[in-house]
Amino acid sequence: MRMSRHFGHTLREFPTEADTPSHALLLRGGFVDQLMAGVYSFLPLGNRVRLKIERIVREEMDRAGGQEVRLPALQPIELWEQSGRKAGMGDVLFQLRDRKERGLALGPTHEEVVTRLFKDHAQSYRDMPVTLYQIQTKFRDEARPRGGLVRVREFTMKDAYSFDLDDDGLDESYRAMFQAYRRIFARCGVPTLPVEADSGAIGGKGSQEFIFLTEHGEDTIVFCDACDYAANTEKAEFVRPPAVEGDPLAIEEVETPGITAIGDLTTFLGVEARQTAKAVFFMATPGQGAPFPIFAVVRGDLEANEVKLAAALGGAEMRAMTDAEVEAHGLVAGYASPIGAPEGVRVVADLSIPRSPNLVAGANREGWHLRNVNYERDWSAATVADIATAQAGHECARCGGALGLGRGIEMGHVFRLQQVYTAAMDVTVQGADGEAVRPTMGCYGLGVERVMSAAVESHHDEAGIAWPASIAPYDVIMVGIGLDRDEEARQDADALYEELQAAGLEVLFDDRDERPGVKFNDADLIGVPVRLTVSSRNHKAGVVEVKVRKGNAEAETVARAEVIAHVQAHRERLLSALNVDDVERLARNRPAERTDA
RNA sequence: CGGGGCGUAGCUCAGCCUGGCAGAGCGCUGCGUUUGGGACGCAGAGGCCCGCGGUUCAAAUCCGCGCGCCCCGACCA
Repeated sequence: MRMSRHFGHTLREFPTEADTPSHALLLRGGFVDQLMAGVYSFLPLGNRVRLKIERIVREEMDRAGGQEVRLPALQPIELWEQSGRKAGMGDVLFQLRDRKERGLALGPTHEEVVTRLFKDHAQSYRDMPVTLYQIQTKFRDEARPRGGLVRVREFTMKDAYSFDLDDDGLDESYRAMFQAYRRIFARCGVPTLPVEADSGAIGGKGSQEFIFLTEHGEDTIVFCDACDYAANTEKAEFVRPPAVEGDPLAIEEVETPGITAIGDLTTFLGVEARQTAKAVFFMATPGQGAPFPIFAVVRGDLEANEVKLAAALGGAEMRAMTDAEVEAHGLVAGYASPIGAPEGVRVVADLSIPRSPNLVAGANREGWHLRNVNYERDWSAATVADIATAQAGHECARCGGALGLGRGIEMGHVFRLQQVYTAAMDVTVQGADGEAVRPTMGCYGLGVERVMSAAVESHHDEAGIAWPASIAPYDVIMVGIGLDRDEEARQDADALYEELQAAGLEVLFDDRDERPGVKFNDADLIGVPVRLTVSSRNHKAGVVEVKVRKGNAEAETVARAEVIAHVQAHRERLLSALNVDDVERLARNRPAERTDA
């Protein structure tokens, strides 16, 4: 492409709406344009990057045995009612009506559609296992779009779905996808870490997220500094700090006027936070059925984790109780006690509670607490589970190392769905023995634009983007200088432009009538991996200057006849650096971005 | 949905407090000079000052109601 004909301009100043480097650079370089909150147009440069990422995703999906399909974005609402997710998705689901007033939805994901497709076309065990995938636009009416391309309302997602006869088969399909994901992120130059994750509203058991670590991330990740355990904080296991041991003592009431927070309580009574029990109230809404009140109890040195709590209750939707609800359920804010919790309120205790004797807890009476409350002797919970959040400094459950926290963005997520959807939509195939078998599913999502964003986030400098060679909009950029004053040099530049393309390279030729500084700066900003400088001066010397964008090494002077081989050698070297080992090492070795938030 | 910030030229912003001709820099167009890291001169084009209503002789400016965008939180397969 000749830049004089290229659509889209760079901006000299940073647009103010962007607050992350990736968003700012993509806007400034003319890759994307915002149409409204969470909705972007892709200009030619951005679109080329998107297509490159999609190509890598396709290659790896195909290599892993996936078959590409195309599923509709426009879907009948009944499908969502059938799976029971219409309510669970809530306002995130874009809904509309056709001219006949039929309810429709724009697909936020495609489990329902693909399960239906499978049901219509797979009849026996001979049709399995099978993994279907697609690269499609998804629509989600996010409560708050943010972070440029990170959380948007319309985006490109690769989603894959595996169908197996049993869980061993599912494990195999899952592993194949897991490996494909590692290869995809490595090839795209995006350092990601697989972490244990909650499976959330999508359902199923066992899932991992591929996390790109960045301070701008919206997820909190827990890492072990000794072993390779890493998990989303929504899921992370940890060893509770030890309790203050002692034989159970007699309960006593103690007056604590105006003392409702743990911090005040410990000061007032002269005890440690881990010698107290903290009560937090939630309303839980199960997939089917009415909301019910939850009385969650964690030790005072820990924080209750809503997502873990929801998981412990079988995937109910959780929200904090309003003050009115607290009162209506007979709970005394600040002084609630698990002993004699009101009728109908479900008590859920964290693992830390049963093993910690003589805790201070509320007395269910304004202005009073109880000392020496002991689990089992004095009260018990309907459920005891891991419902507390791991914090920096906690002990790793696997190896005893110290846990640290970091921020990250989810690039992809792989789930073992099992039979959640095949059961909801009553899918069976005929087994070898003639009996009906309920297939077990996996699903595997990946955000294309998020990968693009993360690639910029991890490959840029003060001058602009330095794209990984695999997904750069062009392989090489030719900067022409003074060509309009030297006809011979111009003809040679045109010839080189043709030769590079004939050699299979994607070339951007800056033939604009601009000053050299403008062209060099634009080349740095756009971030094409290899830059050639062709000028009157170089032409007379029979050379071309070659500069690699990444690392900003000095330009080399290369004989005109050897330029193409030289460019290809650089390209191959850059591509070979994008392997799983090297890129994952980068992901693991970024202490600067592990914040103890 | 709660809290905060902001809407003026393609971009970055001033003007608003204290009402009186709609501005600057960059970018864009033309001409000339220039030409190896964001040149210079001259001449231009470009605006529903987010929208609606109100106050006023007069509103970008004051008041009210909306809408939009960004950030924090809630939420987030």
